[in-house]
Amino acid sequence: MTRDAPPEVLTSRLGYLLKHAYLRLTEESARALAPHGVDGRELAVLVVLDAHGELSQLDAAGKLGIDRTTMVALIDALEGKELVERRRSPRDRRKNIVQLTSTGRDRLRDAESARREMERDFLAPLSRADSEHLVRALKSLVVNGPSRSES
Amino acid sequence: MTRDAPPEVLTSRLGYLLKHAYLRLTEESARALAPHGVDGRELAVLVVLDAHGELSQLDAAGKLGIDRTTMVALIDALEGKELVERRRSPRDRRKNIVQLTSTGRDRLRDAESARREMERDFLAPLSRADSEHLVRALKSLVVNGPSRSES
DNA sequence: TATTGTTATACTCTATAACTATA
DNA sequence: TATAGTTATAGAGTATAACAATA
Repeated sequence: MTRDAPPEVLTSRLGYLLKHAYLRLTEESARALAPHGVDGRELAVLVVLDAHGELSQLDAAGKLGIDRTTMVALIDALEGKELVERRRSPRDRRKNIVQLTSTGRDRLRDAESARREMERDFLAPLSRADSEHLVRALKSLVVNGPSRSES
Repeated sequence: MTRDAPPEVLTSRLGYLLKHAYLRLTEESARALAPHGVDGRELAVLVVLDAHGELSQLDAAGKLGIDRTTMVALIDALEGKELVERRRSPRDRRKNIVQLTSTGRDRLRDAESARREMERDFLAPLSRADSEHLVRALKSLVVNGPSRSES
């Protein structure tokens, strides 16, 4: 792709910076997680399931901020790898209860470890204090940002 | 989409934070730029052309970090709105020289003003110092990050 | 009637491969 | 032979609409 060093007119733009920081992290994440057979989105699903014990597909989608139709294929993939199990809820038979298998728990532990190491490397150009500052700033933008809790 | 508040297990992950900060800024950007008839990528092209006077499509693509095949449609769109002009380079007739029209310069000024205001609003949850800190941190990740100047 | 999961479909963004004209 | 622009195409990732089962 013959990538130049990005010019100052771009690197002073928040949109450019967020996009390219995101793209670069996505690459590193893919590289780090590949040996564990999951991608970043799948790992996020595992994390949410681990935190909540079990969830319906819709509830999991809500936590992750993705559409329920997107969740179907995600769970299909994770179930295919035997990292999660689906079963019909006996209380409300419209719902699928999704939970980690024991293989899923092991995989989660290993993949999370790889992710943490990848994040450390990614943040290596920054001091420890600057890294923490960055994460805190992003968190307040994402959590308290414009127009939360709509639609 | 019935979006819950994101749980702590996600908001402590750099990947989640960068992705959602990026997505949210993209939305705000679209909203802010819509009245000016350009999107964020198109505006970035105008900015790069303004900074360099004129560029070949390939050189512009290099500055922006996008593929030359992607650039074609981008320039098509901008040319259709009469914001840029293409002409064959007399020195190397394989190249298209792309430059801003005077309409393009005016549009650039107005859209940039809207973008700056949007960024201010987006960063409003942060103090002035934290905002500057954030931009500086992102810049060093994007510019000095892992595996620069490859491919 | 409304909700959950599902499927079919479409849209956006992007890249790869192959063509053309030029060098 | 290599490069710049173009076109066709394909692959992610995501969403909307419509349907079946269930409430």
